[in-house]
Amino acid sequence: MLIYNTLTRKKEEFTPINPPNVNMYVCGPTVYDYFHIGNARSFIMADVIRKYLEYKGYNVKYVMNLTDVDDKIIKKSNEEGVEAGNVADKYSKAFMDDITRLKIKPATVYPKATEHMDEIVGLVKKLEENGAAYNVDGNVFFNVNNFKGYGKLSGKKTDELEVGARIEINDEKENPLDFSLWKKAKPNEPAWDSPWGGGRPGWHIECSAMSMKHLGETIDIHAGGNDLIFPHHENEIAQSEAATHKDFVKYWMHFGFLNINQEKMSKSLGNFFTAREVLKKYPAEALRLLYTQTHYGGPLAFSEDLLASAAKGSMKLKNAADRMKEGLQSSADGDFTFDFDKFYSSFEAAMDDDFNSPKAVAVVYDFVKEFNAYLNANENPGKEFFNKSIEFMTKTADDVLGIVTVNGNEKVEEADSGLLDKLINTFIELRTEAKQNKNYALADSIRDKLKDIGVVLQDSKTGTTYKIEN
RNA sequence: GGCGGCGUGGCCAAGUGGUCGAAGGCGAAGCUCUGCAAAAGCUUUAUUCAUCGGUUCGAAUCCGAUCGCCGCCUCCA
Repeated sequence: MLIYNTLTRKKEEFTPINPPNVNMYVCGPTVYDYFHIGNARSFIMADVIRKYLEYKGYNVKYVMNLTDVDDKIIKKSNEEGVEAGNVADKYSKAFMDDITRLKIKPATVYPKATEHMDEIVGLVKKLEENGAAYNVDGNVFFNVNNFKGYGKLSGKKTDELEVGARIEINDEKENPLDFSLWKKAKPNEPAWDSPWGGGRPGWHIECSAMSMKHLGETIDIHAGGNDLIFPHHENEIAQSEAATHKDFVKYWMHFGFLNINQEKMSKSLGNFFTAREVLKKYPAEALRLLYTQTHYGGPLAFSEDLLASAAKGSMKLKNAADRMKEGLQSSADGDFTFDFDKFYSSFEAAMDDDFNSPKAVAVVYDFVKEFNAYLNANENPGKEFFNKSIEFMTKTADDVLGIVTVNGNEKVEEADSGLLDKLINTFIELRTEAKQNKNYALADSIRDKLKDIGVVLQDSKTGTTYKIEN
């Protein structure tokens, strides 16, 4: 299996440090607002990667941090006049809700910065003792010049950075590139005790501290958006490796941006849609199909038209899954000759090549096509054929890619004891009678009126079924 | 200025030296089904890979130049 490693800028054979265990860390959200569909791209693609590793039999420990103390949270709490902790709680919960609706499997742990102050302070202390950091009146900075590997991830050279930098002038820093490990508390800011006085962690240090605590000093995979390469991930490497003198991460993976109107979607530009607003109109499967149809590392130009196309594409998969389930119900035992292995190996070959999900998606569609062809050509393929088909769809398209939900209830929910279902079927029966009496005006009227309220009738050889449109 | 990425059919997008006379999705057209539709299924849909040169027996794939687009270097997935 190959993974593109940002550190070496090459595809490398994936060999976990301690197989079959894989330790994976993904930079999570700062919980000060709802996340947008650009952020969702990273979360979804990280989810696909994690799930494929699990598909391959790895035991994945997946950690995603929640940054619950930071400038933006403090700003929001001042604006709204509520405690910073309340802001963080509110959006942490919202994050969990949205993640669930996006069919993202929960992380093994969601560590929070505020719950790891001991580890963070301990790490900063260690860096200070090492001579890798210095304290100026309660602000602790990392000394970039003392870390020889600085720039190895981003390919930046410190001297060039200094020249062209637009870095904020801070007289306390020995070098403009030095970054905060510990920030001295200002009035009305949340603060924690430390050897340097009251304060809070710098932006980068929490990820190092929590990654080490939950996954160890050297981990297999660390992933995040492209924009985190510099300075965030570069700084994480510096502070972690200066403390442990070990490699911090074996494989660095980065996700491409979601662009809209030729620009990166971002909060500051205001050109974003939140995941929750998009989910009101489109199913998670549609968004996941749109994302998995593009390689995770490249840019993706978003538009609603594209999402609408993906929604149609995911329906095709859903129809096939439904056909499989119906086939299973109605068929007897029987023999079949159908090469499932061929599709599994194509799927794996695609995903083994740096998680080539677009190719993997194509394999799923090829499978669906062949499934349909086989079904059209064979009267009774037998239960086992349908079982195996459902299994394929479940393992690949549902469990790994999340572009279809094989066992979702597409009919009316149980909540009303099936009353609505019976009601609609009553109308269908009335229409069928009208058709038998050649009263097409009435039949069409029933069909049109149901459509007006979002119930679409579908005639076929075996009878009439319905679909609820949202 | 430094560093990185991108340019493939109407739209999106894989492919990075021969099996490409280029996957897959959406769209479009035709067919099957139907009382008519819709839905569903089937079939068809790129002599061509931004442009121009070069390397090679052979290039969308390698090299060079040109044009266009995006990102990072400052908070950002």
